[in-house]
Amino acid sequence: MFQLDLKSRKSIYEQVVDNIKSLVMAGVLKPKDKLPSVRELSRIITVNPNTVQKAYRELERQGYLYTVLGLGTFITEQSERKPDEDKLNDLRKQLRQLIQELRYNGMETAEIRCLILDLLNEKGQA
Amino acid sequence: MFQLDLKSRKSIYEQVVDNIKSLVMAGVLKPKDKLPSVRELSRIITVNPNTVQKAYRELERQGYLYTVLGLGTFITEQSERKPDEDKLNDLRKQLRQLIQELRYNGMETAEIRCLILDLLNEKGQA
DNA sequence: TAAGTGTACTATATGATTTAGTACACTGTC
DNA sequence: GACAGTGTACTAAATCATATAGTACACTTA
Repeated sequence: MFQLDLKSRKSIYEQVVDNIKSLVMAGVLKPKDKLPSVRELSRIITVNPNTVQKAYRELERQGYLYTVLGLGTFITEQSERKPDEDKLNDLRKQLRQLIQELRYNGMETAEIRCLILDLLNEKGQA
Repeated sequence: MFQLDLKSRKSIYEQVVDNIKSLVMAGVLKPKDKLPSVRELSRIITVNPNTVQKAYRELERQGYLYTVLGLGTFITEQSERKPDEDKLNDLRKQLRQLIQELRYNGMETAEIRCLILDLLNEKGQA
């Protein structure tokens, strides 16, 4: 399903969260899709079930998943998701910080603009 | 000098690193400026000297500072900094991820473009 | 010499992370 | 009802990162 980096400074459950988020946002996992059960995914990536459960709980808190007791966990439908203003504000701050850092590392405004417009087009056609 | 959030999930030394990076990138701290000594900053923000030292060490590793034994730690001059390709690649990845996440949280391509162009102008004039 | 630097080291306490194991309530199917 | 498969909630233990406390040393400047 995805790869873990045990040497990473990121904790395992965070890596699981990020990986699943990426799969959702890339459209690989679609709304109403059923995720592997906690125990199954834990076997697949050879991690403790508690760790997977922690990741799923976090993903549910962020609105990416919902769970039906006794059935499993599923990808949230877009219409069901509430626009998270706090999350958006946080993302804006991160973006500001990121641009600042690109600048500090020697990238010119024009370069940054090109890079971003490329990224926007690339994803806009997916 | 700056504020710490002890309730944050970010560790203290990481907050110190981020704060100083921001001050440098915003131009508040300029090249050759002398930073507070490890012991002094530790008194100012009421944190253990070891914690400040850890932050300084990390900032030096990232190229923001340099230290002169017996004298203190100083802000690196731009001409002295080597363009860090690994760092830039990492920043590009982060940017891609960030845009993806903005999209997923309901922001349209046009909105994102506006937001980013605003940010680019804002910083470009500073 | 003295005070102020960075640096290194040990020791300790705390918290997050991860694993292990058990248990319970729910849903579906046989 | 029985059963297997779900999510969920615990306790317990091991490990690691973080943070504090304290000491010590080499260097620079005055």
